[in-house]
Amino acid sequence: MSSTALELRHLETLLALAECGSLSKAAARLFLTQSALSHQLKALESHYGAALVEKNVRPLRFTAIGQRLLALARAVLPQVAEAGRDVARLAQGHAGPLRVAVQCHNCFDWLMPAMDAYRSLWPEVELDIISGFVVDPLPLLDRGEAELAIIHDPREARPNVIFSPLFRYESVALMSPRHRLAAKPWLSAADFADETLITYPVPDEMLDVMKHCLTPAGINPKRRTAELTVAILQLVASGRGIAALPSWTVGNYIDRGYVVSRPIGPEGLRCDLYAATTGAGAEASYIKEFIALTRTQSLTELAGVSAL
Amino acid sequence: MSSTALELRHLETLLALAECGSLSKAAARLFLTQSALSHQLKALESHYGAALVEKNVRPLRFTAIGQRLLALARAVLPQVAEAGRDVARLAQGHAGPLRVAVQCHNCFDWLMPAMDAYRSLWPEVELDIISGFVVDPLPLLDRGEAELAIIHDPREARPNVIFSPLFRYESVALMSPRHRLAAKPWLSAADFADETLITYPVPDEMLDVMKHCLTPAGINPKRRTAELTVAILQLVASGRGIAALPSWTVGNYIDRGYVVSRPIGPEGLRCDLYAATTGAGAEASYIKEFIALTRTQSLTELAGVSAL
DNA sequence: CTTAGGCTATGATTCAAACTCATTATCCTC
DNA sequence: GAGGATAATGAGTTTGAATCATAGCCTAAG
Repeated sequence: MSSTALELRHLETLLALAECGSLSKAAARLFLTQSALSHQLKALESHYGAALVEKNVRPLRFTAIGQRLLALARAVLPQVAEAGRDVARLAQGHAGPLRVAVQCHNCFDWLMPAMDAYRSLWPEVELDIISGFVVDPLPLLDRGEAELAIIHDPREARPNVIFSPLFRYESVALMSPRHRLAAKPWLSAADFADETLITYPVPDEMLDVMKHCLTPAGINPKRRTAELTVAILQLVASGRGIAALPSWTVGNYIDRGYVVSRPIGPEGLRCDLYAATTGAGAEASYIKEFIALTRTQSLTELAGVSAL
Repeated sequence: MSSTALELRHLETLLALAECGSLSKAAARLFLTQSALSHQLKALESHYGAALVEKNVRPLRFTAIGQRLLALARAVLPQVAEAGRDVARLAQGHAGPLRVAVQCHNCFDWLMPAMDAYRSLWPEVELDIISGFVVDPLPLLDRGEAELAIIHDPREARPNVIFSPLFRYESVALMSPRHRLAAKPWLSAADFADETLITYPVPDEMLDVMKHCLTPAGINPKRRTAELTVAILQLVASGRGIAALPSWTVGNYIDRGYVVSRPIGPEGLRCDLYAATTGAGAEASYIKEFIALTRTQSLTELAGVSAL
């Protein structure tokens, strides 16, 4: 009983637990270790003298008491967040423009809903996408032509650029259910050699499967390109070749049996996304909030995505 | 900028600041030092990069940002408190009876409103007052005839009794505005020697002015007794004698000029009130909450009362 | 039955936040 | 300009919230 009291930190934890369904996943989302959450939860439970969650069932289940506190978290945390935004607005006069440079086509799929959500919270921010599909958007930050860039690797530490992790996704190979490779549990680089690879019309460097798998293996399959994700999927479904896309883009098509997905490599091909800002941008809270929002929104909405 | 985030603790502080009007008073209420609040506030302000309060004016004033956070505190803390109560209810089955033993007549004046507030929060608790006006109510706790006692001194540490501070009040001397002693800025024990002292009909030990001032000085004035506070005040107003009552009981009568009040002794006569429970009772959260509620309610509602 | 893999628990340790203490500074009032 | 209340500051201490490394537990598969 007693000792340290309830704090907002605990409510954040409960919320993350509810959304992730396990201590370890929630820990990753909160940028903490699993051990930290275990200790924290134990302290809370001994504070109330009762269990808050049942952990021997997956996903973990909340007890009645846990549910009550979870309800509190759901009620209170949005209010706190809103107050935080209001304070940020009051503190730093007006917000500036927020131009987001994206590297890849895929990003549109998840960025759009996040941007809509953000716009309703920060109506006064001028939010734009810069979609030049440049290979390296970082110079845009240096030149002051963008405030934020979405990129794949926090490469060699630049002087004035700060990287914030967004999330990790898996690129999966897609093919017709009747495709000969559909019989394999996973695809190796060699499997692509004699196939037609269907991609966006961008340089190889910007294609996950090429950059991290085929190019290193010295394999360069035939190509066919399409601008839109749906067009690529149509081509795949009709057996014109195979594609490699993030797993979350294709949920519907798989459910309906139009295409099947297979991991690339025995472990699957994981890719990490980061947000890059200038040092100044990382200070501005309307930019910090954009990063936090896109991150949590993606983690909850996108299937097969995990925290970094 | 940045570093540690907002926590409920900070909201508690802001609320206390708003109610007390100064760092040091708020600190006393929160059982912290003035230094702690100063540091805490400074950390908060550097977190937001802006001032939250103007401290060079009394009572201190909130900035726009401070007001926004204060509004958050007012919105959020009650929700947290209610969740806490719900959890306590869920955790420990049903609440038991709560019999409060009071030592003094005065206590009724502030206890009644607090009890009303408590009843609406904990409807299932059977709340009663035991008003035997015993000199020492502690044995009632031992014998299990009361769960809580309101007493004046946390006397020699009993084995199984726990004391929680409630508040400090001032006992003031009351007399007709035309009384000869009304000319003095404060009254000494000797001033009482030739007066008629109007009191409740209880033993001397239970009268602040006797126990802490007159009896030690060997002075024992004539007496006249009345059961009700209003009756005492009527007698005083009509010049039948002087009385000594807690300062908060007499606000109206002084405002209307019926009576005047003077400190007893050069520093005034301060008395402390404590809640006493058994060890078991101190664990039960419906009892802890009763203590916390009466304390804060008294501190905010009663004039001239301060934290301990 | 055993083993492997995903989760969780635990104890030791580290580290920093938050508090207290003692003192100094500021401000208001007389 | 002295005195009293209030706040700020810096040093020092305590506390508790993390991490790390490791052990335990459960389920499912061989």
